[in-house]
Amino acid sequence: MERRATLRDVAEKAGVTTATVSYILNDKKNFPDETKQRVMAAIAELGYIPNLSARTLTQRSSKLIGIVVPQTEGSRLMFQNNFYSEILGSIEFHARQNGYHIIISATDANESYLRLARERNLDGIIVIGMYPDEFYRQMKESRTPIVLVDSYCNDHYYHNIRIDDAYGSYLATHYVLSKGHRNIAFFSGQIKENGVMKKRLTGYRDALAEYDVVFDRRYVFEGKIDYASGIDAAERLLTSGVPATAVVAAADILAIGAMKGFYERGIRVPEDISVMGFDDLEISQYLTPGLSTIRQEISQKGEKAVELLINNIKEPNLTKQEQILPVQLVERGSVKCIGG
Amino acid sequence: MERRATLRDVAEKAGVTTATVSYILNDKKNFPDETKQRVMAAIAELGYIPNLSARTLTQRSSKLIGIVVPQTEGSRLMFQNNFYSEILGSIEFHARQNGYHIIISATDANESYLRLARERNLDGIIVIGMYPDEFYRQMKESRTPIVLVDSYCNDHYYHNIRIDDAYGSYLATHYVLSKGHRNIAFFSGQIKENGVMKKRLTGYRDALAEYDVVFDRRYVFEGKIDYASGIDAAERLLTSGVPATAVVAAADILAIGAMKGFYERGIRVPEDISVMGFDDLEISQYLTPGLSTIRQEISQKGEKAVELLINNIKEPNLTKQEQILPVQLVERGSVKCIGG
DNA sequence: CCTTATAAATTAAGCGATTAACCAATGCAC
DNA sequence: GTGCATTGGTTAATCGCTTAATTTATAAGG
Repeated sequence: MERRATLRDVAEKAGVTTATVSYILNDKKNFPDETKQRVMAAIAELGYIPNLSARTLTQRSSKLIGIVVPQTEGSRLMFQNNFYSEILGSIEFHARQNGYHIIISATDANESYLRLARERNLDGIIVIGMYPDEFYRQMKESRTPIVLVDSYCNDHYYHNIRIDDAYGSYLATHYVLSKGHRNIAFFSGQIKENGVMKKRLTGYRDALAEYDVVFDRRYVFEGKIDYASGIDAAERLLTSGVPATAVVAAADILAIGAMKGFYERGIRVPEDISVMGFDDLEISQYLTPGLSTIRQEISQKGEKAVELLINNIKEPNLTKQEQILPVQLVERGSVKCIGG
Repeated sequence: MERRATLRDVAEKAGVTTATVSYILNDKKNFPDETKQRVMAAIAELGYIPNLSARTLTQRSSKLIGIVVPQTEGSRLMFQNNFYSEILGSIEFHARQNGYHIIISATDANESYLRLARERNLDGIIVIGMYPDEFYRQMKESRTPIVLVDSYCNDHYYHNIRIDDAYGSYLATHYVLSKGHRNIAFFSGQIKENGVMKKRLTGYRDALAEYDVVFDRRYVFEGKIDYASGIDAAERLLTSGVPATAVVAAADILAIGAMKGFYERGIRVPEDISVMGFDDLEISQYLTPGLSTIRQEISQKGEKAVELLINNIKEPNLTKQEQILPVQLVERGSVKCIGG
């Protein structure tokens, strides 16, 4: 079992020292072409591949980016939620384009994430979603560039990438109102704990106000953010006696669950009730009826997050930034026109 | 900007040498409790966290597992396909339970994956899906434990985890036949290039044979494996003039697309045509109608893959194994009973 | 011819762990 | 008192790569 080739082997074969090989490999000093070629030939011949652990040790940079995703409570399947899947894909792609690899860990114990950052010498971290305040306080200690995606933590230590949730939700609700609906339910995650949900509720209220519809708490149905909770909310709505003709869901995944819940109870979408989503998951366009929703460029979010993070890695004193990405209404078949 | 604490710092603070600290940390020699406590106290006080790059360098083990997922052609969003998302989540969870982190890379150039394995000193690799023969030939060179998931590569170098695709497809088709259908279309990915699809076609044919239905190539609609191809297949079926009363799809994602395609053309599921899926994605139960399908325990696949891989890491001479996980019919509303 | 600058490469000290080999002190048997 | 284990550590080399400092040779300038 022969050893893997090391820098030293390359150096010997090329008749130079390891320093020379290292400089040439990292393009750091100007060596004559002849020498470069000799070294390159040796590398090729030996099939030499650098050992990044060794490099990390001297350079304190691992070319590794950590991704924090929420661990769906109790569940091991944090990737199940499509929203996270899509953004992860985008992050992986762009990170790789820039010579970084990603390490994903759904650790929910805060300390252990900090630990990961240190023990693996992560160059940066992208945090997706909202976490308890304590988390943000701890993560600062890692002294690592960090970009928050979809978070409303306003600690100035962090960069932020998000969409204008309030506006998106306003757009959604406004659209439904424009279709003649006045009794509009709002399905969402826990509003108190989730800044995104809070903003989306705000947008909903703003649109209502614009149409002089008084906001009514009984039209708001909170729960978790998954399909099952969408079904559940639909059932709660139906048994509540609230005379809604439409629902604005704060997430496609809720809207999809709701559609299922309504159908199970014999209520048709959009004939009997209209449903509006938010996110535009890939699946949304393939439902029947297609889900009208607010589109956010999920993959763009990933791209921007990586871009910003890498800028910060290269320029540690980069001033903290906040980027708000655009949203857009997409009309499909789940919202019906009613009334005059 | 004070340095991070190193082993040496801990050693000094505890009044011992680095060797002692290292031994204690790794529980390798028996030291008196008094010493252990002194060292532990120093570690706690300094907030010491070991540097895994350094450890990797000496031990040649990174506690890192690489995951290879197919890169959806041209697309950056390999995670979009739910099937991969779910299995990734499961792998991440179980890897973490065992003290490993995962590194995900959708690299499709083969050489670069081999490179990743070496430069990061990966302890093992889990490969999901099918790849060109060349890929398998190259990966062997990494000399790393590798577990193949859902692959029909029968190179004896690799472990294999999969389901009995032929049987699952047989079950699906048999079920549809038992509901009275005799003209059953088959929607699938490229059969030539994809072992899984090949097996699923086999199961379809076996079931037909059991019911004395002659296999007819015109009933087979191949394409890519995504929603859009499902729609496309549905349209092709409708314009082909083939009088199918049901379709067995080789993947839920195709079935879902097909349902959409049918509805768009005014063909109702299951009233006008029945649709049977395969995989049981999370979304499948939330469709209307719910998609009848073949359930495979995706998360179990991930768990088994990790388990097997780690066994192989610990026991490099472990004999190569093949594990076939069970499948199960799940009846929902997308297949209707017809005829007598 | 001497000085100085430049080019080409080397030397050697780390980076932060691990670990085989070694050592000193103590206890115990005979 | 001598020999031999055992206990409780230490020494120092090593993993593979990077890089500041240095050396040597060559060229250019005056």
